[in-house]
Amino acid sequence: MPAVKRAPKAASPARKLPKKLAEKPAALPLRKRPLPTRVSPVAIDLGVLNDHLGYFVRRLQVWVFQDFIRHLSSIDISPAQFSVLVIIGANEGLSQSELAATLGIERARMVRMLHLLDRRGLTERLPSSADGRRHSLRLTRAGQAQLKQAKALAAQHEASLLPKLGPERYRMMLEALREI
Amino acid sequence: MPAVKRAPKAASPARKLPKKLAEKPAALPLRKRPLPTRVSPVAIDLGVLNDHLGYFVRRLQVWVFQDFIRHLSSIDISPAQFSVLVIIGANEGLSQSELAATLGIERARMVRMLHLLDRRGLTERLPSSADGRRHSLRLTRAGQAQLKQAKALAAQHEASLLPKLGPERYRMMLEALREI
DNA sequence: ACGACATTGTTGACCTCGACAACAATCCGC
DNA sequence: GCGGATTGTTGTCGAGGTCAACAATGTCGT
Repeated sequence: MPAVKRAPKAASPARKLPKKLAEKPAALPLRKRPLPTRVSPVAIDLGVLNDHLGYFVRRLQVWVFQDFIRHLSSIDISPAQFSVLVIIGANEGLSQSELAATLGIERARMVRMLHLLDRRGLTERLPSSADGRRHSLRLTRAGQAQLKQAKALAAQHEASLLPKLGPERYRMMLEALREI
Repeated sequence: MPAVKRAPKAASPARKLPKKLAEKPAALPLRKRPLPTRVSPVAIDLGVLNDHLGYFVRRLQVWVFQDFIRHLSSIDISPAQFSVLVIIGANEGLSQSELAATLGIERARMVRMLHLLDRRGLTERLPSSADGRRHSLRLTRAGQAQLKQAKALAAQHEASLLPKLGPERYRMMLEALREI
C-alpha cells in the first residue's frame, strides 16, 4: 500500500504551497463560448462502469483509506500497520506466516513491515520455544500504548464515516461485508 | 492500482528465468495430495478490525480486482485500463485532465497510461481544434473492438461475482455504493 | 533412523502505482 | 499585452505486490 497516499514522510520543510486559492470563475459573460468547452463539468458518462461493483468498491476503498490516514497522521500509522498491530495485539505469540496469511499480505512483505515496526520499538519477535523456525510475535510496552492510541484515532475515523455515508448505508455495508 | 497483481508483462524478453522451472512433479506419489495446508487454523481473532469498514472494503476490493484480472487476462487489460477505455468510449473527445479527474487518477499517471494504450493502438490523441493545449481522446477502430471484447469479459466477471457474494448482497451493495 | 518434502523467515530483484515538483506551451480575463 | 491559470509532460521518490531462491528447521512415511 498505499495504493493510497501516505502522509509525506516527515516534517516536509516548507513545501511550496499552491499559489492558487481562487475559486472557479463565478459568472462568465455568456459570449462566445466555444461549444465543447466544459465550464460546468458536463457530467461525464461512466458508461458500463456503473454496473461494476469493483469500480465503486475501489473508489470507496481509496476514499476511506485516505480518511484513515488523515486521522492517524499524527502517529504515522498506515492502515496496513494498524491491521498488523491489531492482530498481534489480539493474538499474542502467532507467527509471521499466520499473520501474513490472515491479512492477505505476502510473507516477504510482512518481514519488512515487521522489521520497521521492530525498529520503531512497537513489536518484537521472540524465538518460538516449540518450533525453531517460527518467531513468536508480540507488542512491546510502547507498542501496546501506541496501539491504544491508534485504536482511539481509528475509532474517531470510523465514526466520521457514519454521517458521510449515511448511518443506514454504513451499517448495512459493514454487516454485508463481514459476512463475505 | 493494481494494488493488486498484474499479469506478468507480455513479452518480457528473457527475464532472468528461474532455474527451477522443473514444474510440479506431474504425478506425485498419490500420497500427500495438496492436502489443505492449515488443517486447524485456530481461528485468529481480528480484534477491532471487525468494526472497521475500511478493512473489509479493502479485502473485497483486492478480491474483486483479482477476479477481474483473471477474467481479462486473455486480452491483458487491467481494471484501470478498462475504466479508461470505457470512459473514452462513452465520452469521445474529452481531455486527459477530465479523464484523469473523473477516474481519480493523477494527470501525470494518465499521461503514461495513455502512452501505453496509444502504443497498443487502442487510443489516439488528436489535437483539440478549440484549445491548443488539449488532446481530444478517442478510441481507434482496434480500440473499439478491444473494448467490446473487454466489456464482454468484464460482464462475465461481474456475473461470476453474483453467486459468490449472494445475489441480494450484491444488488444491495452495488446500489448503496452508487449513491455514495 | 533416514531421507524426501514442507514450512518459516529472509533477501534480492522487478514492476506498478500514487504523489510531487518543475516546465513549456497555451489560453483567459482584464 | 500581461499575469495568472490550465494542460500535457517528464523526472523522481517511496510504498507495496510478486516471484525466485535459500538456509534452517520440522514432519512423515517407510
